[in-house]
Amino acid sequence: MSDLVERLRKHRWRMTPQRRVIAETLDGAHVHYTADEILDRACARMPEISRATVYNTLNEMVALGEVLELNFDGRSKRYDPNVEHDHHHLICEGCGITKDVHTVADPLDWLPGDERHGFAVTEASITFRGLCPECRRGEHRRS
Amino acid sequence: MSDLVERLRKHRWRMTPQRRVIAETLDGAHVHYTADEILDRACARMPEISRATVYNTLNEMVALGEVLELNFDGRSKRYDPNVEHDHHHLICEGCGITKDVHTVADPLDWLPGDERHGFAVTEASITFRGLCPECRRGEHRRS
DNA sequence: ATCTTAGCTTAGACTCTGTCTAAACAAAGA
DNA sequence: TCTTTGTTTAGACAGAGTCTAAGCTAAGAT
Ligand SMILES: [Mn+2]
Ligand SMILES: [Mn+2]
Ligand SMILES: [Zn+2]
Ligand SMILES: [Zn+2]
Repeated sequence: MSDLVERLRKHRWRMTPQRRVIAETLDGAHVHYTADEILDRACARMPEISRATVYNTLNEMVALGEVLELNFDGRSKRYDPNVEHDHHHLICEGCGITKDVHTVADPLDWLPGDERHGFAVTEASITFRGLCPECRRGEHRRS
Repeated sequence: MSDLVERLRKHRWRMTPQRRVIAETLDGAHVHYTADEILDRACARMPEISRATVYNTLNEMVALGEVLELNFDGRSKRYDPNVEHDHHHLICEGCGITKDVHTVADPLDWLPGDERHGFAVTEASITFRGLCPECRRGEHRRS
């Protein structure tokens, strides 16, 4: 059962069949789907669901603070149900798979006062990049 | 005189008037323009320059490794001539102004082995967010 | 149970950013 | 000069996302 569905219940928000299917798609660890991938998965269970509803619903979940909207590549946004534990991301340059990761300390502490340009700095997010085990194996073969 | 123009000379790359205008636009510290902003600025000096040339030229500069392509918001990409000094970014949530910043140490060191999921991790970039001095003043008035 | 009304869903038009194509153009080298 | 290669251009196209207007549901009032 989706943790996100439970969290959404706590808001004054009508849980329609369409919204439930979308919320249930966004379940599990290391989940970072595009709107289009979510539409595909939702369609598998509810073929008549519309693209507009998927976009509307995702934007509402983001507005409620129950889903994160991520911009890694400048193409499509990705949606992440893991808002409970503050985390960063590790992306494979080969295949694009994206893992949730945690750093040893708060990155806000690594920005010294004289690098803050007078800003009130409230948030820091790190994007790590590299090659996943599968793609490393592929690279090795090629050489 | 643009530092980027000098760096581009070192590559086998024809420096046409159009390319020069674009390169000269990308000069200075904390510069992170969108393609459209670059087109506007280029048009001011060369009204007949085309959108396609701006996009072509920016992509070539990125391919040559002399300009960075950044994706902050999932809308338009931004172009950054500061490739010489490894740096991160601090963005104002109010007005969008984006500063180059430097951390006290390499963020790659903050990702422990048991958080690497078997990846060969090669890069880390941090996006800090907050409010710039101007926008802080505005927020204060509102309250 | 029926009515009313606010909210939800839908198809499709539209916008915005960026890429591609094909033709015209410019410049370097033979 | 001629040829060849690389560059610029307008406009068509594509992908991601938003908006609109109409129809549909469902919660609350009677
Ligand atoms: Mn995540
Ligand atoms: Mn920068
Ligand atoms: Zn991979
Ligand atoms: Zn600001």
